[in-house]
Amino acid sequence: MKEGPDIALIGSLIGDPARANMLTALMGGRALTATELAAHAGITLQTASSHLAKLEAGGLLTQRKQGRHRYFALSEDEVGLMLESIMGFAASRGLTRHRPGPKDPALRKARVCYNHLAGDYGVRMLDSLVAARQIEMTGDDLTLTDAGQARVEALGIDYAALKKSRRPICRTCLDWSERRSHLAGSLGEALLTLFIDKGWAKREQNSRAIRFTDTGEKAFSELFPQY
Amino acid sequence: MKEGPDIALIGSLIGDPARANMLTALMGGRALTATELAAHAGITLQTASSHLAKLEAGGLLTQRKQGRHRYFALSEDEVGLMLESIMGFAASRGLTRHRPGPKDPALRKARVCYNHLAGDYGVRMLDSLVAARQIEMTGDDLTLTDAGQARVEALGIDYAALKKSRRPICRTCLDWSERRSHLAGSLGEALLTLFIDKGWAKREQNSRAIRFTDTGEKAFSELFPQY
DNA sequence: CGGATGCTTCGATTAGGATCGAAGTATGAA
DNA sequence: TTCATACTTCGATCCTAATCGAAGCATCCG
Repeated sequence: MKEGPDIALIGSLIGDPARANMLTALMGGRALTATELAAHAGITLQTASSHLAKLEAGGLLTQRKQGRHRYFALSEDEVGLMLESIMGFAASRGLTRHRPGPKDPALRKARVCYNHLAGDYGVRMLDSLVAARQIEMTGDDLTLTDAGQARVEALGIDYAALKKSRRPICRTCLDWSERRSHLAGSLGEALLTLFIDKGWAKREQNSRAIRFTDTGEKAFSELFPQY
Repeated sequence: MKEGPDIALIGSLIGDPARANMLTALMGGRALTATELAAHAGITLQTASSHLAKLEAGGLLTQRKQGRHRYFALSEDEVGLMLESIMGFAASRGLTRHRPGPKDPALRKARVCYNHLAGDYGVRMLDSLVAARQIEMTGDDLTLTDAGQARVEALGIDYAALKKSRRPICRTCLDWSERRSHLAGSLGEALLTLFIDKGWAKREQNSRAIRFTDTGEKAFSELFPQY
């Protein structure tokens, strides 16, 4: 009688406030240590450790040992996409955990969505790429056109490396603030990395917000014009 | 410090097995009574009533009184989309609640996703519409082209009525079995209704599976050819 | 008006799990 | 080796929330 996947397990993992805080922190894209995550969730290290074990068992997280630190991160793009979709619904219901403060506009303008750019800027970037026929949409699969490939390589992104991986190069991710799609996948990640490497944008400490420098703003507008 | 929407509340609502079973049952698209939902979840009526109140308070469900019955249904398309995205992740992790049985292939072939067609057939339908340039994708917004509008009206769907409503006519919904998008929105709903009204397809009892008749198979293949 | 059905509210019980103190393991530094 | 840091495991406590019996409303039917 029961059919379909088991959503209760996933839901219960996300449903605990401490774990939800950890996951939200990890949506910032940085891998974090158990101690940092415990601080984010406002709990002791012991409790955090037990939560992290559960999240890992559920497939939401992976850990990487590095010296005596253990870095935790979301296990795959899918997890970020799923969380973003839940955030979208929660936001539409007005379920925010903070009184809308000064940080809120910054988040809506540009923020990290796990490993790629989201918010107004993220949406504008994908729109621009599609309008310029550098990315094509069929079904729901985004595909980089030849023009797009050339463009990406001109920006200094190693397209061959992207192609080698089994990860999708382009995929859509629903933006909770804009209610539209932005670009995820390995190309989305590479582009954000590029912006940061070039000094056009900076991640804010302890926040998902991304701050563009003046040069960055200008470069972004030139690269991704709005038609 | 805490920023972004509160996903814990939504997660905890979905995280209870009884509630998850109810939500899954409602993904079948039919509005169900409290008694029916209690049976689906395997709990008493009292318990079900308390769960339903919580789901309604959380904005996931709406109820409609009809005589002495109360019919519950998912409150909006967004809820279905979110649940489908969680199912997608759960399925990719192999978290299914049943041993893959004879029903499984039927579900993958064609099923109801809240109010529209999903599974292989759902994906094929959207692909075909896009290939025939009757639906266009920009950003993530699907838009019905003039050709598409004519086509829809030729099928006997009241396009004007769709347009009047504030609901999006076309939107994408990620398919958990196919990992691709299919057509949701009011047009997606109208098309599924059409198939059923014409006798081309039937909803199975107590299942999300949709069974196409022989005539239906033929008509579907003609209407939505694969290029 | 009964009497039946569908559902909600109340109250008491119970179980699961979140929490943290304390102790244990692993890695690095001095 | 010794100490410190980073984290896990164990054990006990405590609290929330799921559960159901019983009683209370609401609606329909005859």
